[in-house]
Amino acid sequence: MNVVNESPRRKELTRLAAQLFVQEGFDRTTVRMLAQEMGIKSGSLFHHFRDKQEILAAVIEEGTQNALTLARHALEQCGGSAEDRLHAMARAHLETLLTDRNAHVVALYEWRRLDSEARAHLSHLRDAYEALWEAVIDEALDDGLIRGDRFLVSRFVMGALNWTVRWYDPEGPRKPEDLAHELIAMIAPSTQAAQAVSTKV
Amino acid sequence: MNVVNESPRRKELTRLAAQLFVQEGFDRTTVRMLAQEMGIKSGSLFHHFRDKQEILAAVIEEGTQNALTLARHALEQCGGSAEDRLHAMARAHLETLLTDRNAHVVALYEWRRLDSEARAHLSHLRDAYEALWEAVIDEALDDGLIRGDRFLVSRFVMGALNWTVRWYDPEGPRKPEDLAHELIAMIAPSTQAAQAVSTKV
DNA sequence: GGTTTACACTAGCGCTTGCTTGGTTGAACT
DNA sequence: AGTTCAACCAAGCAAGCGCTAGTGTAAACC
Repeated sequence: MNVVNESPRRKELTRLAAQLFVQEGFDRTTVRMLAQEMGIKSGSLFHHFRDKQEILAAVIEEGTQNALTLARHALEQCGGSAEDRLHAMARAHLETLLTDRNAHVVALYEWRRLDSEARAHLSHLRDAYEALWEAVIDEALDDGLIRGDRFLVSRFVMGALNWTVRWYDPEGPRKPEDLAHELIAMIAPSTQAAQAVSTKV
Repeated sequence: MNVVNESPRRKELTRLAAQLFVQEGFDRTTVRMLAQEMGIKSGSLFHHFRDKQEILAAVIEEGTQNALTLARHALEQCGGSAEDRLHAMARAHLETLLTDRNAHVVALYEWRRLDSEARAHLSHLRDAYEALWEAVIDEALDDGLIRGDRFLVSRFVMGALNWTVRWYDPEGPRKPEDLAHELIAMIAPSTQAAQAVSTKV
């Protein structure tokens, strides 16, 4: 087995695996299918990954790690107002959902297939990401930008955003930027975003 | 095979199957596990269902059918204002998500495991349900209750609601009624619901 | 020049899978 | 009393599953 977790070959294989997992689902994707997609025989696969589970974990880790990095970066770059920060988070979320789409779909649909060990490790990553969201939502609440229960609002917003993987078409006219704008206009009535929307109608 | 689709025995078996599908996922649930849960042998299962796929279709159909019926009933019962109707839909949605939780979780997670035939049939049911939502959202837009793009708003709302199956705890203090209220307060600023929330804070 | 290392191969083991076959049972109906 | 029929069972087939063992090879390193 490959001891270096971050070999470039392994990264490429992880990317291909993500694609197959989305197409077929984790359970229906056989190691033989994975190997064929990678251009090797099924036995060779276990040189790179200890077992099939580890491939799943690698896919999800990759996606979550990227989301976390992107969100942190977006928060550093954006302005300091609550609206700016909320918008930056929504936009970053949608962008990672788009660029790492396969990995995130796998994370959303196949999370329960992880063994307890991998799940514990990845839960920490996910919690770190959600903590960013809750902090930004807290700011927006303190600022009076939005109203309601902290817990409920953050979950409603995450739900609305994550659901986009089911219907969003990257080829369509709407950009992630636009979606972020519309979402915030929907929940924060007295913003510039909302004014823009209401005058458009 | 059982020709009568609606035999009570079959309904009971469908209910049990839904539970197992949620616990294990469709692919990992074997016909032997299903049979054991039902108290019969695996061979006997195929007296009631043509194949494993048909069990999945039965589970999803049951849940979607109930959701549609409940939503229609809720719309008939409620008042005529846009806010009332929006609230009735949200509440009905959350209630069916709670009472038929297993079936809906299966519908959300295992939809892609349906063969094309079953998918076509069930898509119609689902479209009928979503049409109800879009009509109610149209009314709310016309009424000025909410703002934004019809398509986006309905998808954001459905996302927020469906995401609840991931975190909602029926044993907790929050009732479906409360969630519906909070959601509408979040997206429709000038309602009674929103006033209640803002004075509470 | 010899050893190590990364990556791939072939062959197949042991097990589980969805589903079929042929037959039994007991209650309901004629 | 005879017939029908839904419901169940025991046994097992053919295919596919994840994974292992043992080997080959070309490049990299000492």
